[in-house]
Amino acid sequence: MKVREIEQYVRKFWEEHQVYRVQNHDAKPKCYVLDMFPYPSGAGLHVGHPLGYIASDIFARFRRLQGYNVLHPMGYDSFGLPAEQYAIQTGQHPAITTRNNIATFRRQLDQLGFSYDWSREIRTSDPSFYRWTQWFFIRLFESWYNRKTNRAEPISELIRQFELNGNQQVDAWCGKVPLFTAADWKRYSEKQKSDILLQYRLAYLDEAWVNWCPALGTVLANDEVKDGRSERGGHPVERRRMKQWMLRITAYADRLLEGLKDVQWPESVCEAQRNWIGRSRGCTLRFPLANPAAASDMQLREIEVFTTRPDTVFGATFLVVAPEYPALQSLTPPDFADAVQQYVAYAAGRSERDRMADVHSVTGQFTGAYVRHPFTHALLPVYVSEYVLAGYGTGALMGVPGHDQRDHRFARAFHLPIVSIIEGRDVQEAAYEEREGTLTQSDFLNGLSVSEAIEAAIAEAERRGLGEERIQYRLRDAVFGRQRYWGEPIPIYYDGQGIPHALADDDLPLILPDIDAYLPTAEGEPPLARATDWKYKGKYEYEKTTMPGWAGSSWYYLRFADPHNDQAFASPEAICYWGAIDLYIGGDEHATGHLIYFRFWTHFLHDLGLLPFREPALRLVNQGKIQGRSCLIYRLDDGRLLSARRRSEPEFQNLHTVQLHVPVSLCDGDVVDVAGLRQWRPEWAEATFLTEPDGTFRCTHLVEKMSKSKFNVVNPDDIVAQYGADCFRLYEMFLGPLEQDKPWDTKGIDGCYRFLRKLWRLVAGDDDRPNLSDEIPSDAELRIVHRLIRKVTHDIEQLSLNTAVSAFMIAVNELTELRCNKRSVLEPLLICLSPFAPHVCEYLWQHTGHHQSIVLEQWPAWDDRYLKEETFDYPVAINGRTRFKVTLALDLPEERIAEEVLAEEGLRRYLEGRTPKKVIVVKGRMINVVV
RNA sequence: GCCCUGGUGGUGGAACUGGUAGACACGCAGGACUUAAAAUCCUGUGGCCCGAAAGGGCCGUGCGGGUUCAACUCCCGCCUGGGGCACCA
Repeated sequence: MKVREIEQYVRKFWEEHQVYRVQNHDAKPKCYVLDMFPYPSGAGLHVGHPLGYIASDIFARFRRLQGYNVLHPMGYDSFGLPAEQYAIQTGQHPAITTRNNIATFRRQLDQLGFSYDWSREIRTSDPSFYRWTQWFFIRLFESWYNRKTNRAEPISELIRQFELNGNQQVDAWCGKVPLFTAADWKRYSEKQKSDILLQYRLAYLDEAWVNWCPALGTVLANDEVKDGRSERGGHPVERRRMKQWMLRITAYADRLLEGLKDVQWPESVCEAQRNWIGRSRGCTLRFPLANPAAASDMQLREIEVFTTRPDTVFGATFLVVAPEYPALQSLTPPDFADAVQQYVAYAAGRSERDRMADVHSVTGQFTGAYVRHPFTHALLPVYVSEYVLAGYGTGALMGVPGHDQRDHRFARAFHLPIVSIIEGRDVQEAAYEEREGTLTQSDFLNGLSVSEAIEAAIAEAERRGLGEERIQYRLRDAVFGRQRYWGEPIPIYYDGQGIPHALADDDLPLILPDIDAYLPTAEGEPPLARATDWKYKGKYEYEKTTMPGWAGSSWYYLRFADPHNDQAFASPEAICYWGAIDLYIGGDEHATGHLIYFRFWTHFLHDLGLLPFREPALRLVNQGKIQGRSCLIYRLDDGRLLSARRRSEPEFQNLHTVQLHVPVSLCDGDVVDVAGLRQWRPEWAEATFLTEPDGTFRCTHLVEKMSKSKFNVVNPDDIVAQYGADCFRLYEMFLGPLEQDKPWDTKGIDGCYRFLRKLWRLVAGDDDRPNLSDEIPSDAELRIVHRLIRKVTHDIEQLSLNTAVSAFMIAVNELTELRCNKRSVLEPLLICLSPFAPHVCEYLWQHTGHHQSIVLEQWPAWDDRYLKEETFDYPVAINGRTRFKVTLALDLPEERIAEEVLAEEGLRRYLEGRTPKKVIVVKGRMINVVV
């Protein structure tokens, strides 16, 4: 068996016969199997990448054999930060880096034998692709969300309504807009109209809080900020409000929540999305200022808070507003202005992440203002504190220290009163947050349960005009603009008055212009501001920010249906034929990013009538991560290197040592190649290696993330070169359940290699000349192969691929034992195995007299007739402990089984004179005798 | 703090709706073949104990309880690894 020759031969055969080409029209049922496409990083693939790809490939091949027309494509998420960083450092255009990286990925993917239809490959950074990403953005820009019909509708319809009736009849998911009449609308200037419409558009411009780094001239992500400074360079970062393009995803919050019922996704992902959306019901409450005349702005009359626990309103002893609360300055009396100003400045210097991570310290400042409790009219002080988030609710809350732990901590720190409003609950030490108990000290709520009190409080607040019921979401609208170069240009230009306009569809794609350097300008403008002569119709400024990484990935799955279409993102026929993804495989780190955005875009496109379905992926499976298995050795302070097993020897026990990572490639199990180490690190060329008594030098292991710096990255190329792609595929699947994280250890791969050789010998014999017999197989042989077919069919359906592989091993072991060389047994075996080990199976198929590819064969069916057993070895347990076995006919009725067992000679010695009380018989399973 | 996961031999893991715990593989030990090695094949392999052996006993799925004729599986309470979210009012 010459693995490399076989695999090359087979790949050439597939290529010549174009066996993976897929047509968009077929009488067969369709099946769409997709991997989350990769970002083509410079590092290439490591063994973790292919795990999901192999699983989806097995599934796709399985469905193809079952007679489905299968769409199984691959592409690249090729816009992204790393290529841009590299460009900044080297000046090389990201397009070039990206092209090279893709070539590497392609080469690595090719040698693994995937059944992708490469004619459908896509790249999100390709203008022919991002033209449509821009096209979708324009659709978002030209849409608003109608809450009456509960769907997105064209903005032109909205304008017509404004012209007829103003906005009073309109129920939209929108920003803050004053009511206006048709007459008002007609009077408004173009600029005013544009500003109002932006409040309705699903793609809109608005102020958003960002981490601005003046020194770098750019906006940073939360994880690029450490302790208020930029991770790169350590420059100060401040929270600043900036105009940004945003997407109104919040309009879809409820539909995104409900849609989860219609998909077969892991519960953990659904749960993460529910939490991310964070729907909660409560009400707003207005607290009038006690002395408006004292405030800096005497127009200010009240502070509105949002609460999910209106039942606790009588436990409120103070109010807190966010440092970014818009009316903060207005409500602060002049003599507190300085103190408040100082506190706000302090909070602005703390990143969102800092503020959220620091749970222990409690900070805040009294504003000097007081409000009246809406029901009791008691005076409550108003504080400002960073634990209140500006972006959630109204940016102000009522402090109920008795029943909210955060409020409790704050009250303790500022010596504010803590009262209990739940009967029999002492809250001085800790807040009582459970929603159980009976209300007390609460006026009209006394005697009610928490849930009754919530309803009663909302009703009463509404009756008295103090507040309204409100559904609040944690989900925020998505910031869509990036101060980066390597992304899709946003297809917007600004006219002379600064009014944003979308490009006409015919003007797309708006090509990403070349620039001289990939950095922001000196004025802090995004890199695109460097582009010269880049103007709409030669005179209007284009938008300078680009789209985020998730733009292209939000719809790419649709493009695979019709990747070369230049009239539409895909033809309606292609979209209708392929529909939603039947099986989507990828990492669970995308649970609240990609997976929520691509659902959002899909719902939106459904509203436009572009898609016949609402949910993009029917079934989702998260493959686990493959962890690295690092190898560590010890270094003594004098520079000598110590073999791991000797660490605990008395001589070394108390010495200080450092653990050092050494390359996994230099370790065989825990035996380290010392000569290799000397070469790897020149400073160790002459070092002393303290070896074991047997002369070996050993390492210890640690399971951790696979990364270059830990020297534990295993590259699939090396493994494939040694064992072949089939063996690699089998082994990755054999390693354990697909969904589970697991450490990579090359050691076990020999088992899969041996299995393939056994298979080879079984089919091709020792002399490599397949000579299958047409004899009628024995019952035993038939049972083996039919049991295998049943098991594997079930397992692939469940994606339990590790157990499927072991089923193959068992079958091959048993057939080898029987020296079976019968065609009618081995051919179904080859077909079943071909999704796992496509090269070897194809090769053997060709060499056992077939001219057509095994890919085009039919999945075998099992016949229960061959699986019937006449008798069963019943395990007999005495009081639950298995003692011996009895062979009995399977069709024996239960009473007869009990009789047989009681008559059994072997039973007597376990009874020790006792009489059996009861005999439990589970037919075909086991027998339990109770004494 | 909250949510999601996992904890089974030396290792990766298997066990259907509660019904023979440790399938399959790695590793290890012993043996066969060989001048030798590789490759291949065979045997053994959860722990402790009794026995020369055949065979047998006890304990065992993170810990402690419970339900059941029967628990890796179900219930209650803990411990612990991994991941995610996070002052979300």
